[in-house]
Formats: sequence, C-alpha cells, structure tokens
Amino acid sequence: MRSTDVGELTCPVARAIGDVGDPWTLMIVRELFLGSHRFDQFEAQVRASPILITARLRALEANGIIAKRSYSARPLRHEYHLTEKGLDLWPLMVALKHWGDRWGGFKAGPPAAMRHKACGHVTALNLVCDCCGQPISARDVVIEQGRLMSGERDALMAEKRARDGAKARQRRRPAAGRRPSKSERLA
Amino acid sequence: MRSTDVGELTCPVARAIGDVGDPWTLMIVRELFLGSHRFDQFEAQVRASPILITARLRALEANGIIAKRSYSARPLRHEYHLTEKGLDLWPLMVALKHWGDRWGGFKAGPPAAMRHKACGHVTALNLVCDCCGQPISARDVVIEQGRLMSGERDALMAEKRARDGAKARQRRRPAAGRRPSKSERLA
DNA sequence: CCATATCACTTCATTTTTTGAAGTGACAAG
DNA sequence: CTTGTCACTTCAAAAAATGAAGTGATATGG
Repeated sequence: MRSTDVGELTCPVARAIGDVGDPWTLMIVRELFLGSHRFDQFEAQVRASPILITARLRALEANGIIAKRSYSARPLRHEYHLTEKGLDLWPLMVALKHWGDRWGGFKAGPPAAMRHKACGHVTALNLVCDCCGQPISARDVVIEQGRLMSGERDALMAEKRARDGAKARQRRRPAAGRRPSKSERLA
Repeated sequence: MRSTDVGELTCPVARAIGDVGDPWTLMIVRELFLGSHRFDQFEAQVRASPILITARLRALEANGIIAKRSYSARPLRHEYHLTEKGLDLWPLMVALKHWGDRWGGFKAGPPAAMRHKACGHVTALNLVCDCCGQPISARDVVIEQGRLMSGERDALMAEKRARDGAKARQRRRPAAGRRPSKSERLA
C-alpha cells in the first residue's frame, strides 16, 4: 500500500492523512497560513527541490485545498491561495503549533504567537466540548466507531491473519521455485 | 534538505512536522489513540511493510512519543504506549478527524464519534480563544513572529536570492566542464 | 540596446526510501 | 508433533527525492 492510499480507508483521520499527511505538503500549507503565496517563497522557506514543490502544489490543487490565482498576464504567473477546504486546515496548524511550542525545545518560549483580533490577547490552543463548553483532552472522551469503520478494521485484521496462516502453511510444505532460505544459501 | 530536517527550523509547526509529519507516523499515532498497542495491529491497520513500522516505532520511541512496555517475558514481547508527549498529540488527531469528517466525502456522516465522558454528549472540534472564550478560526487571529523566526525566514529568502543570482551569472559566463545544455546536446 | 535580474518552473543522474514477498525464531496450544 | 501466534528481519525491485543545472518569458537599469 502506498502512503497516499491510506485515504481510501473508512476513517476520517486516515482520509485527512491521505490528503495532507505528508511533511512537504504540511510545510506548504504552513507557508500558506504564514502568508506565502508564490513558488519562490515555497522554495526558500520549505527548502525542498522545485520538482517536489510542483508535485505537491498540483496535488493540493487537484484536491481542492488550494487554487491558482493569476497576478500577471504577461508573463503568465500565478499565486496559490487556500480555498475554504484549505482554510479549514487551520485547526490542524494550531494543533501542530501547540505541540511544537510545548515539545519543540524552545527554551526562550514560543517563536511566534497568535493574537485574537476580537479581544486583543495572545491566544493558544484551547479545545472545549461542543456541548458543555468544558475543556477536553484525550482522556475525557471515548471513541465510538460506527459499523462501517469497525467492520473494516475487523476485516483488515482478519485478512492479515489469513495471510499469515497461508504463509506458515507454505513454509511447512515448501513448493519448488521459491527463494532459497538463508541457511540453504549458506550451505 | 531531507523532510526530517524541517524540524531544525525555528518554527513550532515545522518542529512538529519533523517529528510526526509523516503519513505512516501519523497512522501509527492514530492507531495508538484508537487503542492498538501491538506490532501486528499496526501491521494490519496501517497496512505498511513491517520494516516501515519498525523504523517508525523506533523513531517515535527515540523522540519520546511512545514507550515500550513488556507484557510477556518468555517470549519477550512488548506493547507500545503513548507517553505524555504522545498523548499531547490528541488535538492534532481531533483536527485531522474534524477535517476528514467534513471533507472526506462521507455521505452517510462521520464513521466515528467522540463522546464526552463528563457530559455524555457526542462532541466535535471546538477551538476557542484562551482568553475570552470566543470560538476562533483562521481569520480571527494575526500571527506575530518573534525576531528569531522572522530573522530566519528573511535569511532563507536572502540565501535563495544569492543562489539564484550566482546561477544566472554562471550561465552567462559559462565555464568548462559543465553539463551540456539541451540545445548543445541536440546539435 | 543590452546586460542583469525575476519568476516559475523542467530535466536528469544519482541517491535514498519504500514496497512486497519471503524468512526467522521463540514459544503456546491442541 | 503439527499448527498457530507474534515480532520482527532480509532482500531485490520499484518508486521517490535530492541537488545541481537548464529554460524561457519578461522586466529593469544604464
């Protein structure tokens, strides 16, 4: 399975990982939220080879996360901007920043801050329950998988068991034409 | 630059990406939050080759995100558990789930839900300002980069300009021993 | 005019990483 | 003593990434 194929799983987290769960893609999205829109800015800040940037920008565009906007007709040039789908990745960026701030080893404190326009204060990640407004973290919730998702997960484990069983059976009744084992090769 | 080297940048988001911004790593972290702890569960659910799983688990352990816990002495076997640092990735998972739920193309609604133990209700991502408690999204905040971070970013752009300038100068005063250009190769 | 610069890429040889299939070894259960 | 479980390792072949160079349209300054 390719890492881009994880998006085919019936799990929202896996779907998201399939679309944006790649380091360079995430770095480009970070750049977009920091206000970069042009190819050369991505090249300078993301520090990946141009062929990589091109490929990732095309994929992001194909997935509707960014859109090209022309800013010059002659020569034809465009900028890349986040769509609504792309802007909705903001909580993901905030979550990455929160974790990086806490565990990134910044002795002198966070290298950047987010100021809330409405109240004027510097703000940080604060996740609260949709319903009661209480702050929530991993231990405050239970995950309830729907039938589709749990069914798929059970099937994946069953498939693996079947594969492993078949492999063991074949080992005990070795057929012709297989790869010689290490001990056989050494003999 | 390697994608694992983005963690050397002075940006919390980049640091986080360097540690966990890889599809397989994210998938393993997802599994841990879904309650998987063993190698064969990762193999079945993440669907990556075992060598990949091994490499990622080792990296996660080296980074202090997971810890091995032995559950059987003979044969020696261990499970992998999230440390405090790992558990702090929960908001990241919630952010991925939120985005996947919304944009993953699930026509029949989210395949899984999070129930808040305290209030008993199904909850979803809800980011609020630390200070005033108002919901916040991308447009409600301004990013304020510290000198360290903005200085580094300016330096990166300056370096690129310098490289590009040198490249252009060399093209105009071509030296011996360089790679023949396409037109020269065709002639 | 013409050298220089900007911007958004493309090309390509070499390295690195990943895949997929098979193998290994310790042990447990029937 | 046969079958199965679990946690990996090995390896060749395929795919992806790196790093350096090249391209082409156009602007800008002298």
